[in-house]
Amino acid sequence: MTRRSAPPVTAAATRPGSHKETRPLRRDAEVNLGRILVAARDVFAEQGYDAPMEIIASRADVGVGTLYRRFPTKADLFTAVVESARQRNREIAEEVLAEVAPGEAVFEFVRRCISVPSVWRATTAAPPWGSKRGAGLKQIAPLIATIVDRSKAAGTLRPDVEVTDVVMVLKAVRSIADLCDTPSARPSLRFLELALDGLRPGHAAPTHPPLSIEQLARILSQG
Amino acid sequence: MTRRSAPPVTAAATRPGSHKETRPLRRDAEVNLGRILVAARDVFAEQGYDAPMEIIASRADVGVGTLYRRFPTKADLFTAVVESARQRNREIAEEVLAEVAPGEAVFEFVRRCISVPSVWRATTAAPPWGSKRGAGLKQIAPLIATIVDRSKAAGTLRPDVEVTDVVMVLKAVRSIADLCDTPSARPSLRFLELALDGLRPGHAAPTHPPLSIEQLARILSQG
DNA sequence: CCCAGACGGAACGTCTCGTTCCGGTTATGC
DNA sequence: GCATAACCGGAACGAGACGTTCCGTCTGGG
Repeated sequence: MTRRSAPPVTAAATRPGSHKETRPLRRDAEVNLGRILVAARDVFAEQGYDAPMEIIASRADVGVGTLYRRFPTKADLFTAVVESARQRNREIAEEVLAEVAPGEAVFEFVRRCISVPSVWRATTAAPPWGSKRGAGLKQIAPLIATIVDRSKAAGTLRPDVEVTDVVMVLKAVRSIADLCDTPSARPSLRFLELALDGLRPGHAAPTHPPLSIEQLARILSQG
Repeated sequence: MTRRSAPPVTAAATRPGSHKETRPLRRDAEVNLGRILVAARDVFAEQGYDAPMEIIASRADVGVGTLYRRFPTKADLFTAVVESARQRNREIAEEVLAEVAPGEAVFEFVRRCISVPSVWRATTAAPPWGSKRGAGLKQIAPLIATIVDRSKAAGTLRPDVEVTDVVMVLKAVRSIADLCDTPSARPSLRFLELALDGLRPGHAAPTHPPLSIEQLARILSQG
């Protein structure tokens, strides 16, 4: 613990003139920043917060020194990655809402969340220093709720499943995918089908009550 | 790396006269051995092979020295724990076969595997030094296959699910349970119900092929 | 009462990892 | 072209985590 509280160097890579005339990055530096973000996203998704900085650096074809020039601390890098993943996740929900037929909405939402490993992983990811509890989930929950409602109305989703159930399915499929999938084969797709079938109508109501959003948020933000 | 290859001190705790007149343990020592095994089972189940020996020791109310007097190496302790968990798992399968109606067999098997956290976890556990590939799974697979066949015959299980699908469900539910459950509440039971519903008849056949036992064994024994 | 055998837990050596530092390199404005 | 501010890579440092060892003390059971 030496520095802390240094400017997070937020990914101002969103093109020039971001806020206060911070001289734009040199071109090569900007390219590297992009690579770092991608590498960090993937590595954190694969190994969690414990992933060594050196792995991220080498994956980005960069020295560790370069990482620390952009992000004063590992925590800062992690935060940046998580925030961008959450945003991407919200976009996915909105796209589904806009593009997909109500009856297929939940199912397609889950499929899309799973198709990019890093997104859903990072969205619910929690760093050791237990940031604000469940911020990630609470931001997306309303969107998922809308998707769920539509599919229920369309009669393709069991009326007795809740948003939190969908999130649990997401977590479960993600864990199977992490376990089995390789770049060349994705056995988890079969499990995904089975799990989604469990959400379809035609089964006795579950005997155990659903988790509330708050409960689930608390769980996700600590474990 | 200094010793290695020392006698594993197999849990000869199976009462006196186990093999070659190894003087029986002093009573207090035997009690401690029991506590060590239980603690190690739980701790390894919770944290994986990376769990510090000191945690196991303190959970067993014992000094680390005592651990090393019984098991020359962390690896030896782990091996002993895993082997006993596998055996318990086989017993569960046999009990289900003997006690449960065919129609409920798979479902009850999954429920029982999940009800004791350490068992299924350890059964598919893999130490870093990648022991014999998938030995654990291959031992139980035939038993699960019998259970699956019975339930299919009874018409309560989709004819298109395979043994490997059941194992994946087991893994998935386990991961959710690890995430959510506490001594006082088990939200994963609801997810378990949903997941099992996905295995019931009345759905279109999955479009992706099942994993073979060999493939799954390979996956489990490395990740 | 004695002591082989058991016990606890401090100490040791190793290894991992976050972070720092600095000599060399390169984009960019003049 | 040139000067130079920004960059870059990656060795090195220090802290901490862990497996394992060691040794002084305690105790079950003959």
